[in-house]
Amino acid sequence: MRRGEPRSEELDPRVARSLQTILHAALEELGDVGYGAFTIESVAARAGVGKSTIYRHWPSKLALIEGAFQTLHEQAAPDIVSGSPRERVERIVRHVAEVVAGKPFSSCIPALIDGAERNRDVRRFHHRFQREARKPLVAVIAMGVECGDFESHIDPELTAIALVGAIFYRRLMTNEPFRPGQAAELVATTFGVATRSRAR
Amino acid sequence: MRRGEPRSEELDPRVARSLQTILHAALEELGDVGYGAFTIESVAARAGVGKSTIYRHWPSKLALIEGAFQTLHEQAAPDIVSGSPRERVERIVRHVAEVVAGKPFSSCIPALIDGAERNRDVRRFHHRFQREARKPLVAVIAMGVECGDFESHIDPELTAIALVGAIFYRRLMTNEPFRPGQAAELVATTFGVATRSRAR
DNA sequence: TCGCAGCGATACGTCAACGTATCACTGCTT
DNA sequence: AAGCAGTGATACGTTGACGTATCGCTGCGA
Repeated sequence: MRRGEPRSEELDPRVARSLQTILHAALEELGDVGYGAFTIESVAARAGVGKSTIYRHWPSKLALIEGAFQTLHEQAAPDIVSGSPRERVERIVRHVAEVVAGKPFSSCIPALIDGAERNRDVRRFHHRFQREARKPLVAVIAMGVECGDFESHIDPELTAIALVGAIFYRRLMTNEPFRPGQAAELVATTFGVATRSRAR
Repeated sequence: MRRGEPRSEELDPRVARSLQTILHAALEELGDVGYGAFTIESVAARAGVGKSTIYRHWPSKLALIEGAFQTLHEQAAPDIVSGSPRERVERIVRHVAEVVAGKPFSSCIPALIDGAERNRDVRRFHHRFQREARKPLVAVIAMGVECGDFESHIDPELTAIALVGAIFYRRLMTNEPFRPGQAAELVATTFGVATRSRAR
């Protein structure tokens, strides 16, 4: 083996179990202590696993950290095909707010940001992850502009960033995290005007 | 002494010099290695100072970290009294973008976020700092709403957060940081319509 | 000009984590 | 049923940081 990624090939069940347990513990550890203070020994203790088992599967501490961040991928996608563009935007914004507020992602955001600042591979992963997550929102806004639901002069990418930026800002820079229930309010405030101007 | 805050009282010049040198080095170190990997010995080396000198002024590593973050305060404020509300908002947004992109604040943002997540005092400082920084923007937007320049239904606080949130989001979650020159574009996209609807 | 407070340097003991090695044991695969 | 690959435990040497202590040196204030 000697590769961090869990191979989907047939695998000794003991190995599969180890990998999953360790990655789960590593993600928790990252959320708890952050990127800089992350230690392999804590992960081993948390996972109830020997240090050697970790070193058997990942060549170094950094590789394990990267592996742990990879496990952040699994998230159900919201419905983005039904309803008006405005409704779809609200639904996506609510979904982002839920992910940002929920486990395991929420507690890892600071570690992810700090990790991205220190390590190039973490950074690449982090930025790509965010770009992918933003994509449906940008697409729906662009569609809304095209079909005249939103003002033609707005920039879909920039609007999307203002929306999700507000959610992350509240999580990271204030002690009043954004609640998913406020999604409609955020959309209304941020570019509700554009919708109203059509309804007039 | 034994207190981290630089007293404005009369002070042995050697002490004053030490404090300033050490705090400056500590801030650089935080920007470079982050909160979790911050070490006193590195700060001493970077400052060209004995370890003992640091321990003479701060009781522990954490106290020094807090002291270092305190030094982030100094920033010139933008002009917020002349021009239309719309112009003032643009000026403030541009100023925030400059601070977020400039030294020494920019490189400390990830460390600050991570530090805030791990330590209660850092968190309090961080949130208060952000709240203060947001205040003029919220006030100007509220004024614009009151005097009819902006749509009456927008929430000044939420709008302000969408604006600065976009700037921080670009800094932390993408590899295309927000450039101060895009301030007008951001304002136009986010609530340009509100201004236009009045001009109609 | 004198004396001392603050200085940088350095050494010290402690601890924790890194990454390696070894070793029975156990539960897969065949 | 056999045997081996993967396991947890444990010990090891190394490194680096914590925080303390001690030491001459120096530049500030009286």
